[in-house]
Amino acid sequence: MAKKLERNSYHHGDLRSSLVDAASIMLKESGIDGLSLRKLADKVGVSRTAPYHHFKDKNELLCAIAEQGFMHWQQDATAIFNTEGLTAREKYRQFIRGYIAYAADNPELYDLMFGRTIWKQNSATQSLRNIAYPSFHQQVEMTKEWQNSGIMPATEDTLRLAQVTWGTLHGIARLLIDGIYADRSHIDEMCECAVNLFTRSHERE
Amino acid sequence: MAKKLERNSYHHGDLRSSLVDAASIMLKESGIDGLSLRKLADKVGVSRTAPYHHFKDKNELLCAIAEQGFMHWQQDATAIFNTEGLTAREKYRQFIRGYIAYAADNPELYDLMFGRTIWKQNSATQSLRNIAYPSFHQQVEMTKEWQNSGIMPATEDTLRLAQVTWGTLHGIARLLIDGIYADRSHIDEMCECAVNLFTRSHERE
DNA sequence: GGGTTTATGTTGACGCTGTCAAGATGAGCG
DNA sequence: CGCTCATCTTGACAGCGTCAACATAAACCC
Repeated sequence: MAKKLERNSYHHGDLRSSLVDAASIMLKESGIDGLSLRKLADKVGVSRTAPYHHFKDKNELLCAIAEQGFMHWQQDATAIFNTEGLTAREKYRQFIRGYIAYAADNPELYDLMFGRTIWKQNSATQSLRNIAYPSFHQQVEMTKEWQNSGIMPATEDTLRLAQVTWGTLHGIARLLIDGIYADRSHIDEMCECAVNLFTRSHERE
Repeated sequence: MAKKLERNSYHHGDLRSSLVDAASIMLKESGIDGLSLRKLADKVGVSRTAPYHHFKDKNELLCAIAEQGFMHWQQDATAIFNTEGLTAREKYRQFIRGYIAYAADNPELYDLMFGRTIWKQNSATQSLRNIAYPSFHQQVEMTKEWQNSGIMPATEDTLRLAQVTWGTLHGIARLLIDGIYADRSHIDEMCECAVNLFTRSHERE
């Protein structure tokens, strides 16, 4: 019988990362529910249960995909945050737009990273926690800096402020990717409105 | 053969509403994925496929449950909005707290009403749309009134403002019910922070 | 190098799911 | 009374995640 082109030996060689890569594509195309371990194994060219030697169950595979998503997003976020030659307010605007754009460009991945599938049942692997928690914390740190630079009210508790402002981004992102506001043409104006609400135009010099 | 206690005739009598009621309980306990048509039929005391004579598929049943949720929420919302003897700002505070409380008290129902299961695939029934769309629109109307009463910036476009403020509520609700902020003890402070950010303290007299 | 351990891949099976097809029941109506 | 049709039933199918038992070969130790 004709073997899969990708295989010429009994052992695959690097099945784990092949699975994560193929699963990421499948996630993007079909979402969390549409991502089936059996189809995945078939696409990679191994038998149904081969993935179980690399991931305890579907949840662990999902966590591995989410990990990659966090790494990617953290790169984007720090890039924006470290851009030089921008006012603090302009930087915040870019951050917001970057956040929404990331969600809009990777809706299923965003749903996985910040959705209930992983977090509701406390099923995140330690490895995922190790990158996700700092990413959450980074949000608070940035909020603190924005307070220090005078564009966000210093009177508010930093943690609460970070929760509410991040909540806003998260809410807008979800409304978009969940199809409640299908119209993506409003993104720019919504971001602008959010910036106006959260920031004072006068910065500390 | 021992028949189910609830049944003494071949026909059930009022299976449709029995199904919706039992399904609502099952949803609350097990979530959308945990809600199984087979278990549901078993609990109500009919055969597996009996529900299919009242709902085309699982999606239609979910829409029927969501409908009830919207009716309930719309009652709560208008009750708050029509409370007398409150300043506009205080009314807004109550509205926010009511919104978050509804989500926190009915997490799975909220996930169904405002989640991707129904809206992402455009699978909402006409009946659900007929109550959900006005409910969405109501949010805009209320925002307009808050702008008129002077507690929200009149300079912002009403629709954008409504999208962002509702997005904030939605985002906070989701962070809570999806277990990303498991700590419900912060709800009050988060609501307060949101009120501070969105409203100006001086009202038009 | 030869033999054993261990990592990795395979096939078979189980119970669960949503859903379709075909037949049984009985309520409502002419 | 008898027909129609809504309703409920059993049977069946494909797809899912996952466990158990077995096959293969790479890796390691004496």
